[in-house]
Amino acid sequence: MRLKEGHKEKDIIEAAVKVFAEFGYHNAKISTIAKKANVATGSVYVYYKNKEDILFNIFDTLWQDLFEKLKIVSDNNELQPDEKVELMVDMVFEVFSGNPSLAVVFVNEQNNIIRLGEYRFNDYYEKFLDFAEAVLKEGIAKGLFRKEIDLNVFRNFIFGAIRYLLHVWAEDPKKIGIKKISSTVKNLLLHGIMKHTRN
Amino acid sequence: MRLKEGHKEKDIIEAAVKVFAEFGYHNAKISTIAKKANVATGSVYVYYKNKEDILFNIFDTLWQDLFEKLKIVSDNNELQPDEKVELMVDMVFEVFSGNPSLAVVFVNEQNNIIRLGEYRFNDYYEKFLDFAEAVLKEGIAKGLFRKEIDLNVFRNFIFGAIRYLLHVWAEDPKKIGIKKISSTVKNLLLHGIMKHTRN
Amino acid sequence: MRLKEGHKEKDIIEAAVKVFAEFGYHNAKISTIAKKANVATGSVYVYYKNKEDILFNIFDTLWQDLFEKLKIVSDNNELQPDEKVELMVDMVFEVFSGNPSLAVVFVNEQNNIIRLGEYRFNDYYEKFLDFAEAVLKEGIAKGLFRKEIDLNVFRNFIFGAIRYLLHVWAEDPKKIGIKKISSTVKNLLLHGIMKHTRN
Amino acid sequence: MRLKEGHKEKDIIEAAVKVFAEFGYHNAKISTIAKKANVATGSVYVYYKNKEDILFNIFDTLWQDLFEKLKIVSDNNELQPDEKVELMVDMVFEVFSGNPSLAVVFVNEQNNIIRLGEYRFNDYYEKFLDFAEAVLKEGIAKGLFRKEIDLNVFRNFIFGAIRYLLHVWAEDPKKIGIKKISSTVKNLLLHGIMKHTRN
DNA sequence: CATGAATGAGACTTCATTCAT
DNA sequence: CATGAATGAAGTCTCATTCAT
Repeated sequence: MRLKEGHKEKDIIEAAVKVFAEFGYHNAKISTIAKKANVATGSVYVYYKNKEDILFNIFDTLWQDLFEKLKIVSDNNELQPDEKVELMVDMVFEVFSGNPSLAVVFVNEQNNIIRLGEYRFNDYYEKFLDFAEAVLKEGIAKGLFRKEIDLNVFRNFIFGAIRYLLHVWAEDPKKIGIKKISSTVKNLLLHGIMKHTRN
Repeated sequence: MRLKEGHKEKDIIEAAVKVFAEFGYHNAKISTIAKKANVATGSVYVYYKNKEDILFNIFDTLWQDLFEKLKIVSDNNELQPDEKVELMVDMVFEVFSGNPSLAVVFVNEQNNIIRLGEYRFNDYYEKFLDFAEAVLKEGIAKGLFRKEIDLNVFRNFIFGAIRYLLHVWAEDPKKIGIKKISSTVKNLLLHGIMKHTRN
Repeated sequence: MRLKEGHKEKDIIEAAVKVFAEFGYHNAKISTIAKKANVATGSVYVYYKNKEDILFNIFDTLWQDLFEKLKIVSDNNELQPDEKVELMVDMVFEVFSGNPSLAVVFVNEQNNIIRLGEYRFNDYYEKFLDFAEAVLKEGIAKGLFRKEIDLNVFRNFIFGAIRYLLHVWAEDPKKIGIKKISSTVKNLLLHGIMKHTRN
Repeated sequence: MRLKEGHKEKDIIEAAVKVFAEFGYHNAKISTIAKKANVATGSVYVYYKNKEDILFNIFDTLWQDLFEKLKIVSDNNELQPDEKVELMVDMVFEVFSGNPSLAVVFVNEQNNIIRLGEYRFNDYYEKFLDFAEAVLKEGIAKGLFRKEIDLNVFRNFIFGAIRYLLHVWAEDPKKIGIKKISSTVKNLLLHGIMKHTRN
């Protein structure tokens, strides 16, 4: 029977996301992933070079997806900077909304990714930060955003905030709705918490 | 009688912070920690029950330190909510400012902490979130902060943002000054990025 | 697919019996067992959960073997009690006769078995004692055996005597023949050492 | 204060007997013994060379005690062989009757004793067996005991039976009274289980 | 003598990866 | 390609023993 053929590669990745999310990268066993993917342990190595290769694949897909979505918003000249910020936040949450496990892996395993010495992900990450920076710059140029904001701090600030909220949400998706989270993030980001600007 | 030399316990913790920061909890070897602490491997077990006990100790000290500092600010009735926010942000960065490795461990190993099943740290974390919530509530009550902000999202938003910036800073403390970071955070938090409130 | 070669499980047990007999359970190293079984250390754990699981397996097989053999004798209604006693003694020695190492392990490691907290072996042991008790009872009922004998003491008496002789024999099988041992045991058991009963 | 001085050596041995009995030689920690003896860990090494030296000391005392008692009986020319057998059995049980833990250690750790390569205990053991053999021989010579009995098997038979009953008793001294045990042993030994000799 | 902190060798066990079928 | 048995390197932890005070 060759019906299921061709699904294995995807099955393995999907199983890996779940297993990494549940146990963490280091405590996840290849044999567990294989079992969850309905595949023999050895088969995992037919499709992936080794354990970290699986993790890299997950992140590759993820970042590419993210990158594409953000690029569309960033390149859209008909949008104002503040609208872009809002849309970008939406995009990020959209990527993960259907797959909480993916969010958990994304948030928890970033360190390992870096520690494993795969620098290509730095590029992705930099690109992501660049989007944030570009929007902020544009907003400042257009006199819409406050120019006191340090670009570098800002982009990491927003990355960290969103990343962590994603985690909080993913750990218990029913606890806080993803809509509520993203709208509050957008709100906080644009206006901060002060009712009136101080001076 | 051979007296405890008195510094070994501290030496081990300090070595552990560095080793955990460099390799991550899972890739950190007890023997490496011992070597860095100028102590025999077995001596580690004189002071700590096992590997995770070392991690727990680090977090215990850290959270207690954090908690005390934040409580002082939180309890000070002479401060306005926005001043409290600023001070609290300062406090957090202060805790880590002398010890970047500690910041790295704090940010990277929280997952492990939870996965290792030590729920006492959830309490610490909750307390931290409560401080953030309390300040926001107070600000709203006094008509100083905008009431549209969801308290729960806010507190995790700020926790995530700061946590991540701490990480960015700790990875390369010379790249961005901690002062610049904390002032930008305070700024963003209070006023967001918009120059004028929309209406 | 790489099929189980089929003999490793047995090889490991047999090696373990020899190694346990030579060094004792506590001083027996898994690596030594593996080497003697011509198997990699890790392979031991493919077949057995851990070190004590190997010991349990040895005892399981042993007791089952013993139990079956004794049951046949015990259930045979055509035999007189004294004939049963003789046959049962023969059976016990038969179980070990081809494998002195097994006898050594059986005798020496019973304490560990109990201390390791596997209570299923108590059941086996109890069953064994019950056989002894049943035969004695039957003999008393038929007026063949002396009724002054305490059943409980008797069964442990005979168990201890045989167990120890097994040990003596196993330590140096050429020193005393197993035939001589079992015939003397049967003799002593039935008639004691006195030439004439005292009254 | 020098009141307790001089007790340490004995305290340690007594603690060791209890700890060896409870955990077995290999699982007994020096630190546990020291604690039970109200002595520092290091002090154990003031009185004993090492762990096995403690075990050897226990067995030394034990065997000497046993030897002395049996010698008195053996040398008594006014006793008939059957009376000697009875008295010797009594003697053995007497040695342990006040100290079940000692019996447990004696029974369980004999293997270790031998495995540890201390051959002096073989001598003790041999002497013990010789007593048994001598009595049997004397009985045969006087036409009191049956001459078909193999001397070597006999002496190990009786040693094993008694040793094991000692163990059974020591594990739960209230279950079977030591008096009942020794009288049954003597009875079985002298007359076996048969009511009438077969021919 | 007494102490108990300090040591470090050693063994069990895990699990990513390989490989024979 | 697929399989899962087999491998063996590696790390945590224990504990008898030592030693500085």
